[in-house]
Amino acid sequence: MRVLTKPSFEDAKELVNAAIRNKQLTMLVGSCVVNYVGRAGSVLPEGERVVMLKPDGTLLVHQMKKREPVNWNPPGCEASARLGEEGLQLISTRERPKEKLLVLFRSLKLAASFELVDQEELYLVGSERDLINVAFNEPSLIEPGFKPLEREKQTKYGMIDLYGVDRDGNGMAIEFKRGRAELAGVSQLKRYVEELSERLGKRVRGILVAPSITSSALKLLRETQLEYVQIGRPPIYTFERVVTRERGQKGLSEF
Amino acid sequence: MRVLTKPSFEDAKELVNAAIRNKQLTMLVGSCVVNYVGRAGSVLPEGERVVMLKPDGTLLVHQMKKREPVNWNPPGCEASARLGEEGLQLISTRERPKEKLLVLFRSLKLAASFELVDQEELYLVGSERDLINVAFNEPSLIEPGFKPLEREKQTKYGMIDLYGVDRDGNGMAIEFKRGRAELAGVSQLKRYVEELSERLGKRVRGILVAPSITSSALKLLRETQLEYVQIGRPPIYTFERVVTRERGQKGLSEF
DNA sequence: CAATAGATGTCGTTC
DNA sequence: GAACGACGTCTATTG
Repeated sequence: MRVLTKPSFEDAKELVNAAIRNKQLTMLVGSCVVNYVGRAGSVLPEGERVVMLKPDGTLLVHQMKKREPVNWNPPGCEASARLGEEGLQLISTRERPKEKLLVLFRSLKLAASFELVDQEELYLVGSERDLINVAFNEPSLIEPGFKPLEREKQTKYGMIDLYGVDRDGNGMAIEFKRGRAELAGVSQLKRYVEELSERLGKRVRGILVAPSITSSALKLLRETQLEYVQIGRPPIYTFERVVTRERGQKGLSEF
Repeated sequence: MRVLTKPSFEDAKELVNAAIRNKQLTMLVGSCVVNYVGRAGSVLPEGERVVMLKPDGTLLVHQMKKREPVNWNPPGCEASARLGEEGLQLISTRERPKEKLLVLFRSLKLAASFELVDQEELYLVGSERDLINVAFNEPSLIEPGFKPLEREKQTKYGMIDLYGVDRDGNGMAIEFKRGRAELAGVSQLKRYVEELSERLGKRVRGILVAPSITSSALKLLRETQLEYVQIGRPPIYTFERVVTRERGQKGLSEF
């Protein structure tokens, strides 16, 4: 770990390039201009920001607000630092798509590099996949007599989350949404049902499953003879109990 | 600006809470456990990460890889630091939707806070809006005789990027994509065309405008009697010249 | 590599 | 606040 407060451009340059060589994470804080050309193009005039350069090539420029970086380059890019006439240049590029990002620091408050040890991965519950699992294991939640047959069933125009048959042998194409279903979800379902019913040459019902749905999405759904089934969100509450109790991390009890 | 290397939990707690009071940005680097419950739920076992707390309430937890934070809370959340039995707790919450994020630091490499002065906003070119502008100002790029009439025209099921009429008086609903058009864009256009042609009681052609299109999207488009018009990407190259020449920032000449 | 769809998406805009 | 669509979306997954 190296931490320099109010470093010279020269010292910061050395720190950054050493961090890149050693696969460390770099943080720079200071006043900078940012230019980007690639899939689009942008200019950000001078102001004070936080810049993070990750060993995988990711470069993030953060302002004081918002979750999103104001500028960035994604993983896989190549970065280097050098001295320009006006300050420290941080340049990040990639081919395919060709993109170039330049951060020109006019002054620096902080330059720091860290070696981070982290083997762990996120364990997440409450995704769409979890919702599909619930329905697959308890098909009556969709409808009495529903028999699930195939997940991620391919059609010419995309894949159906869950395919099965109802008690009468009609096909059932089911699209799941983990949050409130919107127009786009209805269009998606419609696309699958049209292709599949034509190809199979039999009636295929289309079911949209979500905890809620917007009113115009419901209207479009009904106009198209599709159906809506309400299923509550995946059991995050169960999960919450797991996090707070079974994992039993002290200090998390109030969480 | 305050920068503490290997701070005590107590000192870090004071730094964080002072930064929150003073609307400063906080950076913490160290080994931590992260738990989240809200729209979904997650557990991230102990590992070394970078945590950024912005004065607008944004909280980001970054690992060594990827552009995306492994955990976060969006703008508008309330955060505070306190001492727990096992270390420094950073807690961020919001109502509506209810979400809670806890970062429990077991050790700290760095705690720092910054006041950042930044009035500037990003100037971006190459968005979909720019592409629509190009077509609006030069309608023959779509088709000889095309007359643009209305932008963001409302339908019952979403809004059309650009509406107009062709030389024969047929309606034209045009959907633009700044990048490669995919199945979803075709479905979107189809949805608009179906609603509008029915409501207006006349033929409405649907045109998808994009620099490129996937093969199955094109197939679906043609099955549905819709049309594809290729228009190259917005003039980023012109922009590039602006950035590098007219702005004339020294140090950017090689950019 | 292309294509497809999910995401704790986030963000702007409009109603 | 709800709804809708763009995003330099990013990311995982599959062919």
